[in-house]
Amino acid sequence: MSTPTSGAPRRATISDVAREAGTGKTSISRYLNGELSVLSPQLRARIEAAIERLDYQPNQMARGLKRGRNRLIGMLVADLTNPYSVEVLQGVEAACHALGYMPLICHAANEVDMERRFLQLLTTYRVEGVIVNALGVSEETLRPVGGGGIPAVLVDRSVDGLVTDMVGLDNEGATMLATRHLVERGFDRLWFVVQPFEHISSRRQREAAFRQALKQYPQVSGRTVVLELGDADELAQTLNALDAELDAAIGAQAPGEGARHVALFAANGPVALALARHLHQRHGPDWQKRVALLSIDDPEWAELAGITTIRQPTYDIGYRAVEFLHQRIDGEQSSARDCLLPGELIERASTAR
Amino acid sequence: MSTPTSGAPRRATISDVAREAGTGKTSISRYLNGELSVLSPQLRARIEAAIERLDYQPNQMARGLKRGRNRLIGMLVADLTNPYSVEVLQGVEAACHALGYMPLICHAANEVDMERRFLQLLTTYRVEGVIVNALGVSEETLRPVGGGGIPAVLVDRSVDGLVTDMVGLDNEGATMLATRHLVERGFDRLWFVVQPFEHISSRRQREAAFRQALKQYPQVSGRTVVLELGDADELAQTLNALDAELDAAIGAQAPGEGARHVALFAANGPVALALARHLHQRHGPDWQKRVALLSIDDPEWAELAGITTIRQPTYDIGYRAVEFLHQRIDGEQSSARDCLLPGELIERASTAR
DNA sequence: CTGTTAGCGCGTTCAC
DNA sequence: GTGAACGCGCTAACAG
Repeated sequence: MSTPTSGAPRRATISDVAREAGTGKTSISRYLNGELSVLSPQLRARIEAAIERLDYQPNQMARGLKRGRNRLIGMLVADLTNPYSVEVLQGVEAACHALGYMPLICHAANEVDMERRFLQLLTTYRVEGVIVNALGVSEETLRPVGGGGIPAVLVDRSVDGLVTDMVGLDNEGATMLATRHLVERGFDRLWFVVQPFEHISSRRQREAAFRQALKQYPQVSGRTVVLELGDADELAQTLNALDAELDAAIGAQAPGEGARHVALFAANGPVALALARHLHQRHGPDWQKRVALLSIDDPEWAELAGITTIRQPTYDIGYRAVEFLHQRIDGEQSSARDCLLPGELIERASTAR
Repeated sequence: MSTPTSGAPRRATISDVAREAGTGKTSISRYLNGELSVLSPQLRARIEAAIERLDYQPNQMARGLKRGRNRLIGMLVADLTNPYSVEVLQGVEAACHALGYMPLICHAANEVDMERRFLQLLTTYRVEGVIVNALGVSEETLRPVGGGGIPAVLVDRSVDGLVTDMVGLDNEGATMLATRHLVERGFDRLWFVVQPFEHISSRRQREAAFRQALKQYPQVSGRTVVLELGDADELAQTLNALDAELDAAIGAQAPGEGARHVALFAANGPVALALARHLHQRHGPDWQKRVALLSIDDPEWAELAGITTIRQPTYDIGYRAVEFLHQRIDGEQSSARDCLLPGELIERASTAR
């Protein structure tokens, strides 16, 4: 019995169903589209039976081709390894579900040319819109998308020269909140640690906000440390250098436990993890007695390690992004909007005195 | 400047290009499909120019409709929150990239009916194959997929009554490896902690392998503890009960630091995290002095916390899955294959004496 | 209420 | 070499 052509017994088409139900394709189509009030109960029953019998499932591709809309939206994620992204994704999925879209998730794995390829691929599949959280896309790359092309909304970061909706964290507020917390807890040497930030607006904003915040506290000193997570060698080198400086800074103070004066302020989760791993490895489980750590982003391990964090409203960010996109797809013409959501301080042992 | 989001200027079609190049659609199509040897260099140049000018991008949907193949494969993931899944995904993506597929990633967020919906959706989009890592799909749900339907390959777990290719961890070997390690380190009270395992083959196998392994070591006692991570209340309750028993077990021994006799063996990363969080919260940063922890899966935080783990060859698992699928799509008729990859022991402080 | 007709954008014979 | 015509599965007028 095994048909040599194996696999596909070629799925039933709308014509098959029509024939099986003894009617025309139109009626089937109408049935599928919920125009049931226009069908005689009798015909309707026959159609249902036929569909059931043939296990018919409409071909979305063909449907989209005809209609001009396929209900697909693209979601470009720079790094799924980052819990932040996954959380945003969950919001995106929920919203898609609610609004009837199917998200096409593309994971660029932190590679710029992958991002470009995916964007082009999405375009090729005629997605109705795109949600972008990328690290290297330039205005030019996004041109076919944002401007006169398909609607796009940016997540977490904006792109220079590109005017589109954006939704993300209120970086300024979050940074202020964190800085104030550290100062209030008595830390007076703050090191803001961040990945190269020239090209990522959110990082840039956080760094700027940090320096801005410091102006309010003349008694505390602050500096920015740049950490390149991509290159393992370079990372190790930077961390070692950082360590030496940290030793110096700490050594200059009272060695007692209650005397921690310096706090590391990680610009995001990955940075915090890199720092924590390094410090743990170098100073053992008690590393937190030497230096405080606070991070924007609230990954699962933060609670385990007792790290104070600024939790982002990730789910909402994703949800709002889809809502924005949906409006654009529906023809919304207003000028580009920004949606900045507030972060929440989760206080834990790492910054306690 | 900038029209806000002017409605789609309707993308150029193949006909547009043909007209622009002063030729017929056929030639364009040939050009696109690389049959360049059949085109006069002159025509070819005109086509290239036209495509460039119109920024033409072939419509994959239409293409797929006609060809019968759209190069789409579905990837159903039960839980993207689990780093394991993301790592597998990276392997899948790499393989897809290499083999020319576009993975349609569906995240079921641990909801069984979502899985069913997605599977149906994928079918509707006529994906050429599916990679499934789900938790609740039954043989029936997968029927249209595995058997006479589109090719499928299972990841990490198999489904009762469904014969398809599967790739995952060598659970037996990994569990043996871990158990032996614990015993060799001198632990003689082993608690295997696992989520409800009746319906998940990999968990079932690990639990069985654990009990099997114990038979080799008459001097050590072992038991299985079931942890339901889904329900927060129930989880807390179980953990508290577990704690009490742990107190008893530990109290019965010498309280000295070097005398740890009981080890927790987490069946996977999420379980390990739940355990670690709870113990940390209850006993503070020094919780590891009371009890050892070892886990299958090697999430990022494991190093930070100094947890000994069995790392799964996640990337390879994903990669192999796509390769299997590719062969099936290409008509491979052999009977269902299993690919069991070995785990690797990563020894860290948590199990040191 | 229902069937007929004409494409959606593209690939593919099959003639020229 | 090149292009016209047909059809993939489906929807949208347009009749009946």
